[in-house]
Amino acid sequence: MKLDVKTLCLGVLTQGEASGYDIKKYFECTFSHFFVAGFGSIYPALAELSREGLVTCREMPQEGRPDRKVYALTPAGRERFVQALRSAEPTHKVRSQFLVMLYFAHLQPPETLASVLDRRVTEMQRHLAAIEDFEARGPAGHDPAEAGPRFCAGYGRVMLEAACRYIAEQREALLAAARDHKDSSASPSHEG
Amino acid sequence: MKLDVKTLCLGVLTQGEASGYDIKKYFECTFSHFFVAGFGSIYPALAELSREGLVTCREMPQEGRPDRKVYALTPAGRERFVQALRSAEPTHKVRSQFLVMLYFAHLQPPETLASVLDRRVTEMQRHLAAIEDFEARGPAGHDPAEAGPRFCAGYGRVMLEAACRYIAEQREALLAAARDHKDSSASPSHEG
DNA sequence: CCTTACATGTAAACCGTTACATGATTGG
DNA sequence: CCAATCATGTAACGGTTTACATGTAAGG
Repeated sequence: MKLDVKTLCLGVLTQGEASGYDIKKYFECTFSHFFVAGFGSIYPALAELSREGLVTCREMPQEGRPDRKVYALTPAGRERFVQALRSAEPTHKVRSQFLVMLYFAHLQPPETLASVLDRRVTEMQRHLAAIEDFEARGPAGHDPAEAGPRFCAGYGRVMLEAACRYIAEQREALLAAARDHKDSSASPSHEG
Repeated sequence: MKLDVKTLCLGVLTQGEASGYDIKKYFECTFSHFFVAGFGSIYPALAELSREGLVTCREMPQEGRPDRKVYALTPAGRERFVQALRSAEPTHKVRSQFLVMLYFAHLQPPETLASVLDRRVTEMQRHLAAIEDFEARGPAGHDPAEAGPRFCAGYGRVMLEAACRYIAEQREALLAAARDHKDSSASPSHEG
């Protein structure tokens, strides 16, 4: 089975009741380094889960904004999620425009390259800070149900650390090569 | 602009002429850890690029199999690719069912978890071997046009190494937590 | 005053994956 | 004999992203 947004919504609801808006925040805070979902996929997913009887929905009337719809997992929903977990393939897919841009480093000016590297590092450091925050919030918890989230946070952290380290190490060599290449393509007749 | 399969085909063709089949192999060998594409997206992409005049196509008649169609970049195609590179956002997206499964470790039996970890490590080691092969093939090349590919290969290598190391370190603790959790959920009345 | 947070939803566009269709040759 | 490699393509399906639609309240 496939672990898509619909299925992941069930997963989030194993942690307790939540609205679509809450679920979006949960995705952002805890899944952001391995699973992304927007409102455009979460809201329709919840509506369908409701139709299928895998979640229930209570409407909480509010003033000045749309009624808050609080979803809760049904036993059937819980079972469906556990079954999906068991039968899923442990895939891990990356799609990186960042690495594509670096692969073709020789087709870009060194300044662009430097900016690309710096922007990426900045983003990774923000991300790293968020993960360290998360890890600091629950340091001594030996609740077995927290082992998974801690493992995933740690995984994200070591990946980001390794990536930052690698970029810091390679940055100068890469930019130097780009500068060399620019020189040789700008005035090839001077060589030889 | 977006670096999709169509655009990446232009990128591959900056390295020289190739058929759709060749391009697929190129994706597998050199992009596989940050960009995946199948025949179902490559063939239609090449057809459209041809219609747009960004590539040309020579048909090489063959016996016993479909004519080999060899594509080559036009100046317009090269320009389009360079422009796409410049204007692209350096995104880096991960979608990992593997990490989702580990996040919800407490909802699965320890044996399943162990199998998931082992399968992933095995795949990463295969991948790692492929990258080390690639790096060994062109060790002393100081051609600036090879700096990008080397950077990307190295990036993939350090990511895989860090992931394998982390999993090896955490494996036992994670499985122990899963076993504890199973015990406590199987016989909660024994506790307290 | 402007931006962010709160709060939900629809519809279309876009892209990619998967399955289907065809078929010879080579190596284990 | 079976699997893999070579070689191209279409069509349907599935899933996500993006844009649109609406509106209040709090904080900088």
